[in-house]
Amino acid sequence: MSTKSFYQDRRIRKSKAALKESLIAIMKEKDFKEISITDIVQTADLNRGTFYKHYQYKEELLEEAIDDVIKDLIDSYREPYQGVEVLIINKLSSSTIKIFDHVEKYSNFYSLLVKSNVLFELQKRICDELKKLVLQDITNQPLQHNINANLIASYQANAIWGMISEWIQSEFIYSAAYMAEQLLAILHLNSAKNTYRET
Amino acid sequence: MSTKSFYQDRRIRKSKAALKESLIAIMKEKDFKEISITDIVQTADLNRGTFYKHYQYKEELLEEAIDDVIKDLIDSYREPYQGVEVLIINKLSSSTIKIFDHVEKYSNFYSLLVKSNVLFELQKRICDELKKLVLQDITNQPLQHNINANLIASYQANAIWGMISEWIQSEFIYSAAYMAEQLLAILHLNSAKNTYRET
DNA sequence: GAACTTATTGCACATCTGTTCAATAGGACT
DNA sequence: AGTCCTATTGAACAGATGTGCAATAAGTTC
Repeated sequence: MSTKSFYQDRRIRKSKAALKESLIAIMKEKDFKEISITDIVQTADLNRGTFYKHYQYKEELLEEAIDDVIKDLIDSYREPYQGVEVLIINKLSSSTIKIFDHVEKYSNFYSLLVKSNVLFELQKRICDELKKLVLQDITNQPLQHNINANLIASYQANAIWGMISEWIQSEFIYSAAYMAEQLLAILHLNSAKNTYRET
Repeated sequence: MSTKSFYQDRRIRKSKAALKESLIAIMKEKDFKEISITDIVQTADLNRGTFYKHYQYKEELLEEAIDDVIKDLIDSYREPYQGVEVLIINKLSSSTIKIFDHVEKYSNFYSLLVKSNVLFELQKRICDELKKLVLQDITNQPLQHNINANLIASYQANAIWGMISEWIQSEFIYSAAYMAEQLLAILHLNSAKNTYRET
């Protein structure tokens, strides 16, 4: 095995990279739905046939650009998980703290997506991934009160995304640390309310 | 004021209704991004110019179709709010119970949107609306612990949407009552965990 | 380096898109 | 009823779209 034969052909890599880069550049000026394939290949200085060789819709191209970001998100979530055996609330918070760091790292890309209306693709995929991760936590620590695992996983995944999306739309006026602090405060607030109610 | 002059011209109403109906019908067979304006006007039996007279993109047409659903959502949320002066957790839960009823009522439409990739528009608008409603609750009842109102509002809005979206993707195998019950259980679970941790 | 493989190119094509225009039909108001 | 107003229509247009194909350039493998 002399060469990197399991990698893609260098021409493909270059073409795809140029297409992604062009799409992202154009998205800074135009709304996604107004961007044409011709726009993309002209900016990338490629033939239109090259685009259609690899993708069918511009949506597919964007998905691929998102893939790298999602990979980093998952890494960020998993990082603080090193054989910790504490309560779920602590796991959740320490994990999500790292996620806020990840979002801050890609804040340009996230802002771009939120501004354009393609947010949905990102949103859906992020929540799906977060849900999977939360589900893994839950299966290790069985649930009380007949809680539906899928529902609580979606609940928590989307709740966190809600804070993230709020943060992005505020143009990142808060620090990642503040975001993490706020998440903890919200969780404790729920506890306080419920405790108050039950006395 | 003899006639309904504040209503739209009957021709416009008919054209728009036909376009919306056609779009929704086509969406049951095709992916949204593959639907052309020509598809829509042919199904609606209208001239292409008529579409462009009222809309610029098919996305706008869909947005308008969503508007009716959003209106009902807001009504559903507000309905159980009749001068109740209880704790936030009770307000939240009784309100969201009505929201589950609303989603069940429009389950066909919701399923359609979730299946197609236009979910984002619905998702964004629903979360925006829920957030506004939660914010109104919060301002009436000042926050402890320096909680950021926008963040907790987005947190809760998206958390609830997470459950809703999970429900839709399960093809509504649960009843609305079960969904409401689950929300309460999740909130109590948070309380239990935190209480346990603080002792 | 030579032989093999395949991505990219440029061109051509039918179809679709978004827009204009004058003509007509339909609705609003007195 | 009649008058005014404007939504809809059909046709026509330049430009964009998605798809082929043979020629060429570039990468891979030995």
